[in-house]
Amino acid sequence: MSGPLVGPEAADCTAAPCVEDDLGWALGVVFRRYVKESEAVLSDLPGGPRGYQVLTTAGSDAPRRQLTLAQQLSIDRTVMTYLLDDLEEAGLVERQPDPTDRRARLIAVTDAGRARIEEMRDRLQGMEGQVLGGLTDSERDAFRSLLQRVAMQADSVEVQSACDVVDELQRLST
Amino acid sequence: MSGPLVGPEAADCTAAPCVEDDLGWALGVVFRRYVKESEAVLSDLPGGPRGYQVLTTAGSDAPRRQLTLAQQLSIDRTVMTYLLDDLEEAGLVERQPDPTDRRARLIAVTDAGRARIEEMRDRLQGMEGQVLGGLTDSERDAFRSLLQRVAMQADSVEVQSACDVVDELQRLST
DNA sequence: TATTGTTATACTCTATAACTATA
DNA sequence: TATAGTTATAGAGTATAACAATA
Repeated sequence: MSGPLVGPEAADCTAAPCVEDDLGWALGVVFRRYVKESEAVLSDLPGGPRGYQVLTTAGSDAPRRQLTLAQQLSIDRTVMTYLLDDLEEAGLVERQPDPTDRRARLIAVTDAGRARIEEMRDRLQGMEGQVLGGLTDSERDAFRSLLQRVAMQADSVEVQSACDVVDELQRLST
Repeated sequence: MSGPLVGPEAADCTAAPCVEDDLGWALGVVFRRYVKESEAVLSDLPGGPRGYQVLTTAGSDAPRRQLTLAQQLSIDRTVMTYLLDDLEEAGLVERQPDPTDRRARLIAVTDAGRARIEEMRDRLQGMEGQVLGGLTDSERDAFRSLLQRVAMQADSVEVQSACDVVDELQRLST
């Protein structure tokens, strides 16, 4: 074969349909790129990108149970145990006893955890700017907005026990 | 079930920032949902969603080598062997000898393979309509277009690094 | 000696099940 | 009996290395 291995044939999907037109392909490429970059940015955070999600979600509201947290993020409860072990050892979260149920633990973010969240958020914003580098500012806003709406709907399908999550949050807030 | 599935917890990120605002979270949710749905839709296709990508890419142009195909789709060459084994056994692709290099095999899609592509594409379109269900027609077009542009750039970064490797090897060999 | 494709091995996740302490 | 959290085990998926044929 003549010519470079990967090269100028990148995007000539004019005649026959090709993979660049595929929604699944595009999602996979963007998702893998984002994961790779965020793993680099968050390499010194216990749990990496998923640890960041746990940290931000746990800090976004009043302390809630491990299982609630796991369901909100679609993380298996056995995995949540390991993630929280590492985050707690790093002093970023605390497991507190639930006064209403001695089996359960409430997850609270420490001051150090909140400081770390801010630090990581700044780093991520710079990284995201690079990933969305081909879009103008208004296009980035539009893309974020549309993606968020698709995600909200997908998440409502994904979380089978959304009702339980709602009940849990309402119970804790009263 | 004690209440509506999609409820009031959907979006109250007004005060503190929460995970729904996170680009990584949204990408992950949408990607997982898409993978799950497409695995169901393509369950009877060897290799599932990845087999579909191999099939469409191999069929989009003249037959090319396994390694080229693998690099274009960011699939490990050892995995490509298994995928092609299954696709060939199902009669969807053929391994042809490369007249210019007896080590290499050119991957050609059979007529049955092309028919299968069309069938699967129709199924996928219906599924994608559900995943993007919350958007209007024009919003879906906008989302696809923006996502594709982000993906093309992200892919060029991956490909670029691959080219760097090639260039590096060529530089060292001269 | 380097490269294509294959095969075999090791490692990393994740899912599953079992166990405790509570309810 | 069922549930929250933990621990242990098994499976799937992936990466790594070794191999044969060819360049």
